[in-house]
Amino acid sequence: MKDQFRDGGIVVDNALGFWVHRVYQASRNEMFREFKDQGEDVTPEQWAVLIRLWERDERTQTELSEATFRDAPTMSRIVDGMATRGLLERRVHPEDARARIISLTPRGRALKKKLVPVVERIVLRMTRGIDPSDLEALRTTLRRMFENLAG
Amino acid sequence: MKDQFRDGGIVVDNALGFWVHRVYQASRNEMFREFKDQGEDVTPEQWAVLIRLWERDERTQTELSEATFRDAPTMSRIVDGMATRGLLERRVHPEDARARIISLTPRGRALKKKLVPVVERIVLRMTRGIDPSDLEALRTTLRRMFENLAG
DNA sequence: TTCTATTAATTGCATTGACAAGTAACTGAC
DNA sequence: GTCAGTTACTTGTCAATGCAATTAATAGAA
Repeated sequence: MKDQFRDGGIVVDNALGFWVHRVYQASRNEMFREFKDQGEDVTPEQWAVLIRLWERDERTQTELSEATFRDAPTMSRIVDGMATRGLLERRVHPEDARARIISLTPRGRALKKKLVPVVERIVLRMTRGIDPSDLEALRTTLRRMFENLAG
Repeated sequence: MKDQFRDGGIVVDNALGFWVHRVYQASRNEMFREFKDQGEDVTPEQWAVLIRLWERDERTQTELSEATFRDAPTMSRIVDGMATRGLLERRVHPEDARARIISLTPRGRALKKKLVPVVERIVLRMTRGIDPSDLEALRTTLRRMFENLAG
């Protein structure tokens, strides 16, 4: 009951939101620090973009925005930072001068081999001792909560 | 499988992290917008501080940092914003001139009646149709993940 | 008592993120 | 073909956050 806050009988700050936030922050910080320990100044948000580009290169910023659930201005600035760090390149779309095609540089591609094991370790550590069925249930419940809000 | 990304057989970007992030973002945005609709420019982070002060007033910033899992600089600036908005006041601790005691203003206290029902509605909407035991399981699993990372 | 180490808070720098507004380019109706 | 409306991206503003560094004040050891 320590983490709850009641008012008139209804759980208000249902610890749920706090736990979601805490896990999000802790895992983000963990990723950031481990990347840095590897000598790579890659943020978790940039990692999310890298994943999409490793799956399929040559996507527009709009595609990346949608795939990573970020809005256009945020994606514009994340891509900016990644271009500055030499992870990707922007070029004008040949058939639509408004759009930019994002493509990985060799350096951006090479990060996959280096960073994937890092994240694997974090995931393993984070889920240690937790039953796989509980993880699946977690995913399912989170998705329902998301759909309840977004729908 | 759409949300997963495999490499050598291990789930790397286990959709887990993405769902946690999505729910966090969606619920945060929902809160922010609803507060704004109520004419109150209170951020979800400020709400987290308000909750602690409603529980017990007159706490130092360090106490608030620990209670809300934010670092000292972040708390300093959140408190700044809340002071500017007239939600709380800062005064020097009578027994430790380094510390500041934070106390709610009448306006900060009054927000409880107004904002608590707003958050109640969001929580109800977000958890609609989800079995209470699943919510409890969610909390438990999230806590374990957090402890795995923090411990 | 004095000097060192610790602690509370603040400020600086950089990134993410929401929202609003603006620019340039494309599309569709006429 | 022209013009209005839409779309892709960028820029500005403000807030949250992590880390490093700084300031002021307290605590502890010699």
